[in-house]
Amino acid sequence: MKEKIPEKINKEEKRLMIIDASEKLFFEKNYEDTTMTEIAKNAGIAKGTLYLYFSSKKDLYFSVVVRGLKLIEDLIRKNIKTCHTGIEKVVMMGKSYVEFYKEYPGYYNLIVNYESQKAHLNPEDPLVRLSYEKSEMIFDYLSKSIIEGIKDKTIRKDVDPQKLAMVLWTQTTGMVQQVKLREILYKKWSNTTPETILDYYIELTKKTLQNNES
Amino acid sequence: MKEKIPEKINKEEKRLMIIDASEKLFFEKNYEDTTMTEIAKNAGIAKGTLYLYFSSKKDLYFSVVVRGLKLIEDLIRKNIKTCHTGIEKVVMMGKSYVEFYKEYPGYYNLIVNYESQKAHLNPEDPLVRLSYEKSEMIFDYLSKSIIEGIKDKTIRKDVDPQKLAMVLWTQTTGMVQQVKLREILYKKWSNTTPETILDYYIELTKKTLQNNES
Amino acid sequence: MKEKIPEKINKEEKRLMIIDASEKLFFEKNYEDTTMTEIAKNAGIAKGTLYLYFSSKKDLYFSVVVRGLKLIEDLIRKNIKTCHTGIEKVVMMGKSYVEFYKEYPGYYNLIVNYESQKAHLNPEDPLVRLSYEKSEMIFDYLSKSIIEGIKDKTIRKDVDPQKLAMVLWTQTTGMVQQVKLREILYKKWSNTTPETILDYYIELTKKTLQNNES
Amino acid sequence: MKEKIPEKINKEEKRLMIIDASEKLFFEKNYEDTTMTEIAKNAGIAKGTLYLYFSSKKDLYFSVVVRGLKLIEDLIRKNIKTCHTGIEKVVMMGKSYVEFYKEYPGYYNLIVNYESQKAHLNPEDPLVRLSYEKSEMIFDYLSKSIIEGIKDKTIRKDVDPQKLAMVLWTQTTGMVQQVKLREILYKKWSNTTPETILDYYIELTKKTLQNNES
DNA sequence: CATGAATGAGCCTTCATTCAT
DNA sequence: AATGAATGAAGGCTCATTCAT
Repeated sequence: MKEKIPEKINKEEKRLMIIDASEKLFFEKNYEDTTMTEIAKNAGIAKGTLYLYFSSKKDLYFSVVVRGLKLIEDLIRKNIKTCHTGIEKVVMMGKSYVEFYKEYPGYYNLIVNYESQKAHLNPEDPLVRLSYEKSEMIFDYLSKSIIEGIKDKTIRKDVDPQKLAMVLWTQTTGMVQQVKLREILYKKWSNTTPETILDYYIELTKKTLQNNES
Repeated sequence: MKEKIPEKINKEEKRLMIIDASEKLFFEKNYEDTTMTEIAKNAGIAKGTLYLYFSSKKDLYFSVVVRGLKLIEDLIRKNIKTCHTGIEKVVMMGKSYVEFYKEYPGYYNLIVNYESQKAHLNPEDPLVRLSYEKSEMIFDYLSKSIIEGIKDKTIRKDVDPQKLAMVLWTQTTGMVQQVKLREILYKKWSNTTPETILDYYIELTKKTLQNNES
Repeated sequence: MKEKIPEKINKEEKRLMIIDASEKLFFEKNYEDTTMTEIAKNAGIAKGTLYLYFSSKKDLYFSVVVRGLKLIEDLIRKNIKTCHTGIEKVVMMGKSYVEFYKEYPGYYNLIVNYESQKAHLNPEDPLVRLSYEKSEMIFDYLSKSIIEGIKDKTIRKDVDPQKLAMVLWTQTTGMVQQVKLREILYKKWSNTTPETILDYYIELTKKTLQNNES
Repeated sequence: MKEKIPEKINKEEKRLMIIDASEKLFFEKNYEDTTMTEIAKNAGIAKGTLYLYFSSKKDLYFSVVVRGLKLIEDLIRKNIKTCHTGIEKVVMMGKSYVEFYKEYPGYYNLIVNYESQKAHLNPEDPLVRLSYEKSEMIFDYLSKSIIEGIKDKTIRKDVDPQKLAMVLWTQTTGMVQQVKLREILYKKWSNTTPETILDYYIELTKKTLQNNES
C-alpha cells in the first residue's frame, strides 16, 4: 500500500531542497555564474524537474530573495520585542540589520544585486510586490517608533519622523552593504574590522537621535 | 594642405564615442546584458573595430568605471576649495558625493557593481589599483578634515577621527547608492524625492558632527 | 515492457554516428577547415548536442585518431597470427600497414597530421599517451620479430635489431604516407599505381632482410 | 637627385624580407597559427603592404614552399656533381635529402603539410605545377642514375629502374619526414638520435642496391 | 607605393528551456 | 511526476582582406 501523505510532504520539501541548493550556489558564485545543471545536480534531481517546481531561473532567484527578506523581517520582529522606548526600537532595527548581515552574509549580496536591478523589473510581478511590501513594513515600523520616541522623550523632538525614517533605513542598508566591500581597505588603512565600524556607526546614530535636553 | 592634427583627435574621439556608447548601454541595462554587438551598433562601427580600441569587454567596462571615478574626484577637489573650516570640508565631501549622484546617476550602479565584484578581481590589475587609490585619496582627505575640524572647534571633540572618517565615507556612498533604488517608495509613501532625503541626510550628519559647546 | 538495452545501444550508437560524421569531414577537408556546425549538420543533430557527447572539437579529433590507431593495431595483431618465422612477421607488419592504408586511407592524413603536431601537445593527455603506447607496441613487436628472425636464420645476421626496427617502422609509415600523395605523379610518369609501388617496396625490403647464406 | 636604382632593388628585397618573416613564423608556429598582422610586424611593414607583394596568405605560404623546393634542388644538383658511378649518385640523392632535413628542418614540416593538402589544391595553380615539376626532376634523375648504375654494374641488375626510383624517392622523403616526429621515441627507447637512424637507413639502402656479384 | 583603420563573416562554446518517454 | 537528451540562439572574440587617405 502506497502512503500518500509522505508524498505530499515531499512536494514541499523538495521545493525547499531546490531553494537550498540554489541558495548555496548563488552565494558561492553568483546568479549569472550558476547554471541550472549545477542546481539540479546539487539538489539531487533532474534538470527537467526543476521546471516542475519553478518556472524559470529567475523565479528560483526570487525565491531565494524572498527567503532572505523573510529572514530579516523575522529578525527585526523578534529583536524589537525586547525594546520599550522609541529610541531603543529604532536602534534595535539598525542593530538587527547589522546582525542579519553578520549572520546571513550570503543573502546580502543577493538582495543587494536584486535591488540594484529592481528598476528593470516588472512591478506587477508578485515577487517584486512582495519585496516592496517588506520594505514598507520596515519603513512603517521605523517611523512609528520615531514618533513613539519623540513622545516618550527618548528621541530629540527637532526631527521630521518621516524623513528621518527614510534616512535611517536607507543609510543603514547602504552602510551595511558598503561596509563589506571595504573590508580590505579598513584593514589596510587602520587595521579595523567591518564590525568595529558598524558598532561605531550604531553608537553615532544613537547619539544623533538622543534627546539631550533635561 | 592636409592637417594631421584632426587625425589624432579623431582617434581619441572615437575611443570616447565607444565609451559613450558602452556607457549608455551599461547604464540602461547592465554589464552582463549588454553585448558587444550592441555596443558596436550603437557606436556606429563594426564589431571588430571595437577590439582595435579595447582589448575586451571587461576593458570597456573598466574604462567606464575609471571615467566615473575621475568625475567624482574632480568634483570633490573643485568643491572643497571653497571651504575653510573642518566641518565645512567634511560636509562638502558628502555634498559632492550627492551632487555626483544627481549629475551622473548612471555611473553609480556601475561603480557599485564593480565594487561588489572587486573581491573576485585581480588586485594587480591597474584599474583595480586605480580604484583603490581613489578611495584612499577620499578617505585620507576626510580624516584630515575631521582632525582639522576638531582643532578649529567646528567638530565635536568626542569622536575618533579615523573611525568617523570610515563611517562617513561608507555611510554616504551607501546612502547615495540606496536612495536611488528607493525612489519609487519615497514617492509612494510620502511623496518625497531622493533629493529631499539626501538633503535631510546631509543636514542630520552636520548636526551630528557639530560642536555644540558654547 | 520497455526494453532498456536499445537505449544503451542508441547512446553509444549516436557517439559513433558523430564520430562517423566528424571523420568524414576531417578526411575530406581537414581538422582546421571543418566546423562544429558542419559536423552537427552532417550528424543530423543540433550543435549543442555535440557537446553532450564530446567536450570539445579537439576531443572529437582525438576520438577519430584513436579509432584509427585501434584499427591498425587490430590489423597487425590479426595478420601476425598466421606467421611463423621472424622474417614473415616483420614483412607482415609492413604489409599490414600497407593494407591499413588501402583499407582506411582517410585515417592516414589525420594520424599523420596529429603526429606532426604532437610536439605541441601535452604529453600528459591520455590520448597522447595512448598514441605513444601504440607506437611503442609496434616498435616492440618489430624488434622482437627481428631478433626471432636472426635466431631462426630467416633474417641476415649482420643487422642491428634495434636500429633496423626503427628504420623499418619509420620507413614504412613514411612510405605509405608519401605514396598516397604521389598517386597522380605515378600515373603520369609511368602509369603505375600506389599499390604496385607499395608491393615493390615490400618485396625489396624482404630481399634486403633475407638471409642469403645457404 | 633621387636614385632610382636602389628603389628597384628594394622592391625585390622587400619581397624577400616578407618571405623571410613569414618563413620564420611558419616554422616557429605553423601556417594556421600565424597571422598576417604578425608577419607584417616581423617584416617591418604595414599589413596592407603585404597585399601589394602577395595576393593572399596562401600565396605567401606557397612562396615559402617554393623556396624550400629550390633549396633542395640546388643541394641535390651540387652534391651529385661529385659522383661518378650510378649507385653513388643514387645514394647521394638520399644523402642530400637527409642533409636538407638537417640543414633546413623548418622547410620540412611546411612542405610536408603542403603535400598532404595537395589533393585539395587546384592543379592549375602555378605553384602547384612548380612543385610537381620539382618532383619530376628528382624522379627523372633518380631513374636515370639507377639505369646508369645497372650499366656500370654498381647496382644489382634484378631491379626495375622505374619502380625502384619511385620507391626510393617516396621512401626517403617519407623516412626523413617521419624520423623527425619520432625523435622523442628514439631517445626514450634506445637513446638513439634521428641522425643515427638516417645514417643506418642510407647504409641499409646502399646494401640493398649493391651489386654483390663477382 | 604605403598605410593601418575598418570590416564582418565566422569560429567554438554555453546554457536556459523544452518535450518525448 | 520525473527524466535528461536535445535544442539553437546568443555570446565574446579573431583575422584575412579591403580601401580611403
